[in-house]
Amino acid sequence: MDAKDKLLSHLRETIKLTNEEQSIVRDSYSETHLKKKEVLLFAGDVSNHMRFIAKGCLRAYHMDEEAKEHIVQFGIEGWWVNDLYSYLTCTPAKQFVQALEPTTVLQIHRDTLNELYEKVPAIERFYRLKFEKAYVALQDRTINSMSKSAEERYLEFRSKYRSIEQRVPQYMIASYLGITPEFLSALRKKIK
Amino acid sequence: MDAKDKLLSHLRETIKLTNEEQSIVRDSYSETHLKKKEVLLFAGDVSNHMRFIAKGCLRAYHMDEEAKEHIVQFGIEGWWVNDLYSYLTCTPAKQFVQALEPTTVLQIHRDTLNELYEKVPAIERFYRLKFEKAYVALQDRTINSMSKSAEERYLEFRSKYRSIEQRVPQYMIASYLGITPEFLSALRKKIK
DNA sequence: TCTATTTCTTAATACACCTTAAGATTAATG
DNA sequence: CATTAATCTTAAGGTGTATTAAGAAATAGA
Repeated sequence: MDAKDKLLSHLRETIKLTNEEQSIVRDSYSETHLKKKEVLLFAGDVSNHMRFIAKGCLRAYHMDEEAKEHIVQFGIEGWWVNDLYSYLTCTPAKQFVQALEPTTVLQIHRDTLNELYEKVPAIERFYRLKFEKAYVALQDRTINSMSKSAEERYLEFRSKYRSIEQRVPQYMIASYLGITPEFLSALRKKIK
Repeated sequence: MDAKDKLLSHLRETIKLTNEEQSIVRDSYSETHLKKKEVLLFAGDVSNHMRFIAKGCLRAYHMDEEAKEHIVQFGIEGWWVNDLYSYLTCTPAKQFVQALEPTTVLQIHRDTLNELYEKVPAIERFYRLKFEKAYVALQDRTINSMSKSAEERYLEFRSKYRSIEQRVPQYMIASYLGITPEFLSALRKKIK
């Protein structure tokens, strides 16, 4: 199954597409290959594409004034990763998006997507739901990080994203959780 | 200027509306009056309305397992306050929405709004932008709360929301910032 | 205006999490 | 392989923020 097949079967988990629509969709996305550590989106640039991970692993992270990185989101096969803020508002991204493994991404430009909405209305529905879910996930995370201890957040992360925990370095998980790698290491020791 | 005029002039900051459209919009929203402390939305219920504050002040807050309250959002005249999560997905709300002053709210039911989208297309545009902004604000807050100290967050809050700081109790600002009222009090003393 | 309630402050003590520094593992690369 | 680079752990000491308890100040209700 090639990258575009993966995208189509992903879309078809949510919406129905005729054969003709599938081929229009197929032609609307372009495939990009990233090496490990390669950056797909730089903070400061406007994010003009929606991005689907067909294979590999990405992270979105924010860099603060002291040049410290804060991981906002991980993504693996079947996920969408982006600085949605930037994409939706056409303002400079606040986040970087970077490959943590050799990664294959399917991208669609905002203009192409807007045309696609006209040609394949189900796609508009798909993205509306996608944006809603993104909001929900972000809200969960905000509430979570404000009302739970680092230990609770780590245990939740582990049960929710076991597959991610196994393939990204621990210090990045610490960054995602908002703690230092040293403290995560101590937590893990305590939990065992 | 009555509540519905306020709504209309608010909408017209973003979109254009003919006289006929304005009267359709006017008929689609219903006016609710809340006493201080009255709860407009209970966690556990599904939020079925979009809510515009014509006058007064609301807060949206989350209650954790230990019954501690975490304020997610304040709102005053001209703001929209809701548990968007619940509204968008028709799932039980995780947040309460409560009046902090005698408040006038204009509400529109999801079903009515969907009809209104058909009758007045500009309204759909208005809400799409609204949802985008909500996402942006939430993302800013998440990044902020993870990468800044309580003091920095407080100073930012003060410069950004001076009008809100002046009308809500300090312990609620503490809750919004994710700190205890005692610590906020200490911060304020230190800053002066 | 008086009283009750709500809100804010102070201060002592405690804990979660950070910083720094060093060394131990593990993984990547020539 | 050998070497370097990346990642993880340990430990000592420090800081930010919480907790508890009490009282002071402000506000609202009778």
